[in-house]
Amino acid sequence: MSIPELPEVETVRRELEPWLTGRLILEANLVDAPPGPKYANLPRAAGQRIESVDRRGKFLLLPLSGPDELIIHLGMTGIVTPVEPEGHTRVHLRLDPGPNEHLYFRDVRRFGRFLVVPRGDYSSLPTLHAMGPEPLSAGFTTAAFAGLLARSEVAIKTYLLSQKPVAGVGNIYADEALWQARIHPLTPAKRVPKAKIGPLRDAIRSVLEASIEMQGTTLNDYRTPSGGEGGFLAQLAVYSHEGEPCQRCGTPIERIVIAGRSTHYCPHCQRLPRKRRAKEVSSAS
DNA sequence: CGAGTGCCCTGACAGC
DNA sequence: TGCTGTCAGGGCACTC
Repeated sequence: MSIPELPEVETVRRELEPWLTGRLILEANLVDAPPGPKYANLPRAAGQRIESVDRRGKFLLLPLSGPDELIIHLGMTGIVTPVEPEGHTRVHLRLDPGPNEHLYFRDVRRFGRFLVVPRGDYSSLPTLHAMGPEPLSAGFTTAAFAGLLARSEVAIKTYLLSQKPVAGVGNIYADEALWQARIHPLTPAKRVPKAKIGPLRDAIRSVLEASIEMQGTTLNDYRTPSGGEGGFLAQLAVYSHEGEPCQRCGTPIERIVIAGRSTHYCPHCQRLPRKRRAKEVSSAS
């Protein structure tokens, strides 16, 4: 697995839950990384018990028995493992005696985070602080989604990546969902046609559900043990398919860069809406 | 304060 | 062969 998005993080959460729930943290130390905001207050975790393993978007949240909460973000390359890694180990936790009493956080690129905050206080993590509803929760309704999209002029792709209208959508699934709903990624969020907001909401849910079903396998930068590629790769319609024919209409998939992120779409199926005229704007009110 | 830009970091890969 | 340059990207600091 690679490029952890919501499905990957949920897969990790399910693995960590039986391992870590109820465990006492005896030691919490930085290993091969300079101290910094990405590892803020780490030593404070020592002496506290892990009460549960939760998730919000791509963040893993581990409320502790003391006043704090342990927060893990995998970034691009983060993994949590009981087996001591061969390099790039950033964090080591020693747990109470029992199975797998060592926890290592390995993160080659150091985009990940492993920090401690006062429980429920996410003010030091702006994205988590302002995060939209969980896409698979009952709160992610078309009406609520439409209300959030109406708040922004930025490109719908950029807005999805901001985590504000919905939690956990990353670069790959944003492209896939927009293709499914036939929305051009540069459409200003508030200009997404009303009739397409429901389909977009449904597309986000279905692409994330399907990927969770496959344990979050997406693209492989480093191969699986067998050398194969991830199962979900075959289901990607546009991401990494530049130049190949669109599955719906045969038009070659185009790749553009939006907000510094590689973006794939079908120029025939996904059209920018025409600009509204002033007349239409005034008659809408 | 919303929107836009660039940075972090390192391995993989292309090109010479 | 080995070096150099480019790319990838989630979140956030910074700027306007």
